Amino acid sequence: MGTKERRAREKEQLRRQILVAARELFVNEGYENVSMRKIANKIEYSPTTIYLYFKDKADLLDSVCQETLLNLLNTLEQLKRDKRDPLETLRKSGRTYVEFGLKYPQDYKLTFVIRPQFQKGLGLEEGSVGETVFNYLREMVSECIQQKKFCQMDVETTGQVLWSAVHGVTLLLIDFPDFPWTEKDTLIDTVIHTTIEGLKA
Amino acid sequence: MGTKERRAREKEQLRRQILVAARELFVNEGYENVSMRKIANKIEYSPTTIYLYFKDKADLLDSVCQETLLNLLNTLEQLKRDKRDPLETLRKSGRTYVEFGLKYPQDYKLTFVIRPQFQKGLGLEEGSVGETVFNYLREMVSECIQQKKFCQMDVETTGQVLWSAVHGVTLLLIDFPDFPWTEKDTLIDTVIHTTIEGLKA
DNA sequence: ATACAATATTAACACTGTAAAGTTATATAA
DNA sequence: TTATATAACTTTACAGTGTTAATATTGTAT
Repeated sequence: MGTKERRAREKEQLRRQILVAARELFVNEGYENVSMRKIANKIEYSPTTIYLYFKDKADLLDSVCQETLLNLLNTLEQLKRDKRDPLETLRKSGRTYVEFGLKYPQDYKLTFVIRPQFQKGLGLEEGSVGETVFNYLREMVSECIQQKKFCQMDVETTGQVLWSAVHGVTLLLIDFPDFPWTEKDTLIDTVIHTTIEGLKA
Repeated sequence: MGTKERRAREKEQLRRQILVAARELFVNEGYENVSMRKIANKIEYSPTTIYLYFKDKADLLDSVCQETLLNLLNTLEQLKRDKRDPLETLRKSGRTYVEFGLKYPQDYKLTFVIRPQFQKGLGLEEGSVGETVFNYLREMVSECIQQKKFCQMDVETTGQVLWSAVHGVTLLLIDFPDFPWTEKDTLIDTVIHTTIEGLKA
């Protein structure tokens, strides 16, 4: 037979095509400036075809963000961790996180700021990619705590503090590019360094 | 004469009426779900009247955000600062900042996340309210540095690190209300405490 | 009362997201 | 080979959007 499989493959292909087009437009023109018709034009299908693959525009955004989270996760996991020096690993992960956000600023905002506005579910549910990303953070943090690098504090709280710091600096740098920031790399390093130092105390 | 003044007053009154209606709608329904027609309905004028008072929807948003910044500034300035203990003052300011964001989450997002997307100018230009708010932070930080509470670091960088931390935790709490956060107040305090401790090192 | 300026409205344009109905192509069964 | 069913896609349509230009209304000054 196999025709069924081919059809399924073709279907998946178009789904991805839509996703790619949507991401590119969202990123370049901003979510609210992208219409279903623009996406449709780009892939040379009629606007309503998209609705056969995605429930609505928010669902499309959702899928794009899922991908972004997956990219982030992959990027983070490519870091080789040094079991002997969990603090250094944490530092590097922090840098990587912020750099990811700055490399794909629109994707980052889409995922962590715009999406929550349209989609109630936080994308951090059990089994989700978002949860996996956060688990990565949890692991690294507990490693540090186990090795007594940090004050004996709750893993959750510690992780959340770190996330706050990197999330904050990432968004500020994205949203206010014209602000007279300290040299960017210095600022990022200082934020991470400061937070880690603070967690030791 | 005096009629001219009255007219000007009336005009200002309507302007404020529009602003109040817009803020209420923006906050309750989200910027992109509010149409000029909705605002017009609320104040019982025709939609296009708004355009006699504001250039466009983004300008309206802009004015709403200006007000928000002013509110934030007032809230911060109401704190009585203890010259003897600038660290404590800084801590309290941090808490106040985050609490302000959580008390008016939509206003906060509007000002610090949505607005930058629509308005190029960052609202932190010289002489702006935004700049005044940041100056408030600068003052407190340099007080701490002068009294050797912090390591001898750049005032700017130090301020930016602090801003990153409070901005980050504020946004995370707003955007992911269902995430299993550590008890909210604990998290906020820990973020602030950690950052300040880190800045001492 | 009349002319003038300020203020508000109506009508219109080119878009938007999306639901419903209609069309076409393909795969299976007779 | 031809009929039928199904999946894929398009057309049409609706109610709503921000915004402009032209028009109407109002209140004030002469």
